[in-house]
Amino acid sequence: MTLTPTSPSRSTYAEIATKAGVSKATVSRVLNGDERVHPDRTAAVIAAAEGLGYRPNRAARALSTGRTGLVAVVIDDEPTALSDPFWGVVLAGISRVFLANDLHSLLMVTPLGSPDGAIAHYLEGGEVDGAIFLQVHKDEVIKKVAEQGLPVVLIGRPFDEDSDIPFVDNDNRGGGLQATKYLFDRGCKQVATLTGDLEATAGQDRLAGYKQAHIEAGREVNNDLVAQANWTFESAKIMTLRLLAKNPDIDGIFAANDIMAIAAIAAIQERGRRVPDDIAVVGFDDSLLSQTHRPAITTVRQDIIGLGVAAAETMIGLLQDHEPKIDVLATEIMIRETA
Amino acid sequence: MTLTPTSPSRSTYAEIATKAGVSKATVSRVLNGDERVHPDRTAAVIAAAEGLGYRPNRAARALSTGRTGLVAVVIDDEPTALSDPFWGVVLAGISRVFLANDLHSLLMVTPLGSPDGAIAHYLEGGEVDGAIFLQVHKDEVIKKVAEQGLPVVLIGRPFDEDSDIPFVDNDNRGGGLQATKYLFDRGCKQVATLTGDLEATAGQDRLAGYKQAHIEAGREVNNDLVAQANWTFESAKIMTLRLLAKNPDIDGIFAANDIMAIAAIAAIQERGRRVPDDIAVVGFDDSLLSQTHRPAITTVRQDIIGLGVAAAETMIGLLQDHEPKIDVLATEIMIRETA
DNA sequence: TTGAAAGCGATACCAC
DNA sequence: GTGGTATCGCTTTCAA
Repeated sequence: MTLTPTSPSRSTYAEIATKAGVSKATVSRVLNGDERVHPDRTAAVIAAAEGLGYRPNRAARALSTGRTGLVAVVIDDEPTALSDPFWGVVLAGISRVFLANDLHSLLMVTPLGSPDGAIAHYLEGGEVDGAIFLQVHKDEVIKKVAEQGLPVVLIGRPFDEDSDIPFVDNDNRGGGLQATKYLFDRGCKQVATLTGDLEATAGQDRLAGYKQAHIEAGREVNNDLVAQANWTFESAKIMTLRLLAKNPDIDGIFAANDIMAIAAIAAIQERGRRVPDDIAVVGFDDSLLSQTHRPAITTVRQDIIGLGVAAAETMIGLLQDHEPKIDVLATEIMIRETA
Repeated sequence: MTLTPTSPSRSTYAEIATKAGVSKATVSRVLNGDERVHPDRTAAVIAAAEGLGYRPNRAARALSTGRTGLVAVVIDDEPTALSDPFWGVVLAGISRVFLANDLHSLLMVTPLGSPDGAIAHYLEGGEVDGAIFLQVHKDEVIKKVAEQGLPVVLIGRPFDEDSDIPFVDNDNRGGGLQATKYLFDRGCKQVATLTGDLEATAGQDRLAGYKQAHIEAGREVNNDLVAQANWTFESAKIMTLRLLAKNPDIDGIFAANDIMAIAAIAAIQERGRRVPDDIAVVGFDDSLLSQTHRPAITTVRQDIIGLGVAAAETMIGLLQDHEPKIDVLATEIMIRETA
């Protein structure tokens, strides 16, 4: 591939130096905020730079400092991944923080398959200062990259409990707790749950919250009421029908996402029962679906943009050698019509 | 902000040159595919490079060539923008093509408000080789940037008819035609439409397709059947109720997106009529909603990932000084339950 | 066909 | 405080 250069010819330190009557070194000092330069010269340099419409050359700086100002944002390229509106919002959060800090996000949508895939290779190549991983399923690659010394932040609690890679996540457990407790408070006696994929930590954590609500309420978890689904409409509908058949006295369902809540409602109505009068349903995500569906879904809201913001801030911290903090963002219950 | 460098120390041309017993210049030639180097030396250089696990330094190359290998992907930072799953998929398409061509996408989610905002400034700064704009509402910035000589590709037909900025888009007009024609073919006599926001070219084009279907079928467009909505559930529901009240003999509705199709169905059912038996409904987007909604929505499918791919390919073409092609991607009708 | 050497633009060390 | 200068890694004349 032969590419021709774009050349919006810009000014350089040399020109500023000449115009301001100082050396390149002084220009550098002023432009990097060195306090020790004489005020007069500082002013002269600034004036010259502005007069020339100076814009720094990132490549030159990167070559000189070894830092690129670029952070990779990696998302696994599964068919479903980026079509989940969730990720777009997370990206917005990341981008917003980075832009304000003179960093840039390099978006890489790619299969994270093998640890020695192109990405690992690339990330280790020093072309970026750090990497944020969305949608963590392939711990291998990430571990490999992190071990190479590249600052890494995960979005979503990693699988590996004793991984020491910093991450940010929504409080999935707290959300599950909130939803289930809300159903209890509403007077439900028999609350079932439709779990997400339990291979995902979000699925695990939401279920853990459901269980914790029982403990806090002094109730026993009845395993017959825990239906393992996998985030999809189909799985949830089947499991709900099964739940209803086996446990006719169910009066509440906590679905680990909104799509499954919708499926549950469909199943409940097919069986001739009413939502929320006979059975109350709470979803998770506060997705667009939950708002437009009739009846509108009561659901757990996550601070999605906050996830991106937190991840970006954590990355900036890492780049400044701060201790990484692990952020878990609070959820909020959105009460609508189904519970 | 003080940042410490990450330093995965890598090998350079100098080392390869020494190891292969040639000069740096020859290393450069070989690694850039210059045919004129003697096969033996070529082999030696390649062997040395592999042996050292050589990875090129993008910054150095950029400094030398004036090209960064980076393309900005800019999306307007409106609350709703990135939460539309559409964009995530487009990004995936772009990223995929770029990664395969050794280019990278710099994601910038930012308000495109004023032409002299930070972004325009940044894009003109020569930090990227080109820019792809998603969600075009603010022609000003884009025009400004393009005039500076930066290669620009738009996703979505621009407002300005005589703009000569290359773009890629779905065939919104063709999709509207397809949907309406399908309703006619199905036997509908009175087909109404719920338009999107007519400030957006997608909204305009889908409506134009609806009208064209009438022309092709030798029918008159009845303006009473054209209800101007704005993509939202609420607007569509109100407009549908109004349509039904005014035109009791409506037997088909083309909604310019799936959410509005769902709203139309809700309204129709509220009025005690059946879908599709009394009134057939076709949506647009083939969104997740259209699949999970009951009844499942018959809708127009767009090649969304194809949009991203086409945009990326067009950009690559521009960077190689090819004539830009304007891509309009075909749509396909997905027949489900509502029509 | 190959090598030497001069940049690209910014940084940072070393003198003064 | 300030200036000179080597340096980062790669590309690209220019000679040979």
